[in-house]
Amino acid sequence: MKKQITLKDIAKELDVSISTVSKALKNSDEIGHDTKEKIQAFAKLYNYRPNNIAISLKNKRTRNIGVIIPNIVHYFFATVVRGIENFANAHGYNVIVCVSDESFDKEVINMEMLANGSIDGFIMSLSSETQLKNDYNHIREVMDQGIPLVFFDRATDEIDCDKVIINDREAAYQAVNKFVNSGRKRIALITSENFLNVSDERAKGYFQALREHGIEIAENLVLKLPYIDIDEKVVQKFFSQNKIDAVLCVNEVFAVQCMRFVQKTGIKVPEDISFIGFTDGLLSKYATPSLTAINQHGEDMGEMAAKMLVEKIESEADEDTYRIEILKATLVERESTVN
Amino acid sequence: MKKQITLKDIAKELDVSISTVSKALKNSDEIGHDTKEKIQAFAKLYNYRPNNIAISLKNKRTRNIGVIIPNIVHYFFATVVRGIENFANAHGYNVIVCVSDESFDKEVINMEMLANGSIDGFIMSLSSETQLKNDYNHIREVMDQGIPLVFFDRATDEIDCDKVIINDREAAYQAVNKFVNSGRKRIALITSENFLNVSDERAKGYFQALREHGIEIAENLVLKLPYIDIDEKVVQKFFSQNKIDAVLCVNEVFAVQCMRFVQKTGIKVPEDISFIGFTDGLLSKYATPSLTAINQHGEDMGEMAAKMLVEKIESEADEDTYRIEILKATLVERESTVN
DNA sequence: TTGTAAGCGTTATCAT
DNA sequence: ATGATAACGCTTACAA
Repeated sequence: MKKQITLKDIAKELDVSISTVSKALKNSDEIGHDTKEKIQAFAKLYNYRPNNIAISLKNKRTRNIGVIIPNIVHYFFATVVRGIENFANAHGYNVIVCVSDESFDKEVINMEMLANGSIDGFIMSLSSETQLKNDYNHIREVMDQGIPLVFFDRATDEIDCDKVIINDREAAYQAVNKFVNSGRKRIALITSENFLNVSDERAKGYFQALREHGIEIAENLVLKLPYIDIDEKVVQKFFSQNKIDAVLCVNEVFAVQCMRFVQKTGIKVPEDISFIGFTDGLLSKYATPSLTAINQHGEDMGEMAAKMLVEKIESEADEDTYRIEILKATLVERESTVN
Repeated sequence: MKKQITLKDIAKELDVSISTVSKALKNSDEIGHDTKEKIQAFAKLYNYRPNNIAISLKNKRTRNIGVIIPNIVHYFFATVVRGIENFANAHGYNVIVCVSDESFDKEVINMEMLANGSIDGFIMSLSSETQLKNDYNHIREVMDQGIPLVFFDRATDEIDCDKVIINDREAAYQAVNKFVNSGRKRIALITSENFLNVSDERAKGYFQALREHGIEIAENLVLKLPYIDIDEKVVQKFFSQNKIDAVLCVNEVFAVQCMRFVQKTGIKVPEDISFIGFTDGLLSKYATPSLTAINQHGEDMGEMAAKMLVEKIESEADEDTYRIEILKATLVERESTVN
């Protein structure tokens, strides 16, 4: 248990003052050549490393970015974190990832934990529970403390701050267009039970496309599913009770599972029913048939968010202007659709 | 930009000393009832929060755990992180996740970054490049500094420290047994190109099972694949040139992709060829046919690792005894195998 | 060229 | 019951 060597230790050992050591290690030209050499050699020999915590306290800057994601097993969030890491590490920042697990309480606790000096700014996507409660006081508190915050994906209009999102509505709209253009008319939407703004946007795009094509909107063609433990029977009943020839799903887990369930009943994908799902992840790629998917460009989104945050952190002026960046989702065509 | 309020601010405002404020907020009974009330009320009103950084500096403890994982998109690592978070947050620790991206350099940089005071201990799984280079000096340095470290999954015998792993060899052995018991004899192994200890262990189990069943070991029944960009042709050639009736894959991505490739050539799974893959993730569950998989219990592993680390951190004595916990993998039977 | 001292926000020890 | 002071490790005016 060799304890970390400090400036003080070096100073004592070499019989100089602490500030001399500090300056020498910074290669300040206030310090004489010989002393500098001596000190640097000694520091290297004993493997001196400045203590981040002390520097943070002094500078009031940690070079840490706090990231709060709703869950970690979804491919999309994983790629966003990777994008954040890319940018952050390249710019000398650490990333502290916390997972809210779709829980309001965990989101609040994590944010409070991090806000007390551990980080210079937040990048986050709201938990479903938070969106359901529509309670954003913890966010406001953090912002009132002057901590910069960037939302990605699941943002809220209630809070004025930097955001980076994709054109969810437009992407859903295009997906439905694709269905219509290939001759499909009985188009279903499978979405999440809980109240996510992104799901809402996607639903809007879905309805808009139907409307513009003069296709009647039928409430019974919209199915809401829970995040976990999807009931096979419910899905199969949905498909047997309604004549459906195309389905838009708000995430790939829904899409891939539903494809499996309907195929079991003898339905052919894409001949009888076409599928398109949001999130172009591993599941989409390896499903049978492979899934035509909407790529949300998570890595780009993460890099963008990190860039926006770092700019805010490093800009001296605390202007009250906020940016909203909208990335374009792209459709990746695979086997689950026809042309 | 309302700056965080400090003890000093409260002291000045209430015209008492800083130490009085500190004690009052800790409910020390050194402080008179009235002053205490007054201070606590004021602190609450102005939403006082102790500064973590200052406390860390004072206590030489950060209550942060550094986690280094090789990548974040693999389901297994995601579940381990979740397990670590579970335990850590429940015990008042933050989790700082860094991703080495299977790169030695990134692993080293991340560890150095975190080791300089940001964290109280490490939980990590080695990058493939590190295992290939077989260079563990960065790990030794960290341990020499007295920072506790726990390996999970991809560990190395070169370093003496706490570890939590699964019985990879045994699990592979059992999987092959299952194949043999269902009448399969031409059993292939699909493993990773790079030199991962876990892959090696799994290969050992594979060979051991074959040997014990008196099945000839054929080098050409072992296929090594790169992590990304698997060449469909290579896989199909492998299956066409060798009569194969069962395959053990060291991860689910390999398994699911290979299943797709062979099915395209008209081969039936599991009738013609059975498949078993390591990692019981979403891919295994939603593949067609669904994949019989070896569950590595990532969440348990993460919790276990966090528990071991926190115990080390909080134990005063720095004994030099290390624990190796071996979790039991379990086989989850699905449609890609027969009985 | 080198050193002194204050300060970042907290806690703990030792006065008063 | 309250306060002064030192300390954690570092940076940086300001002296010398």
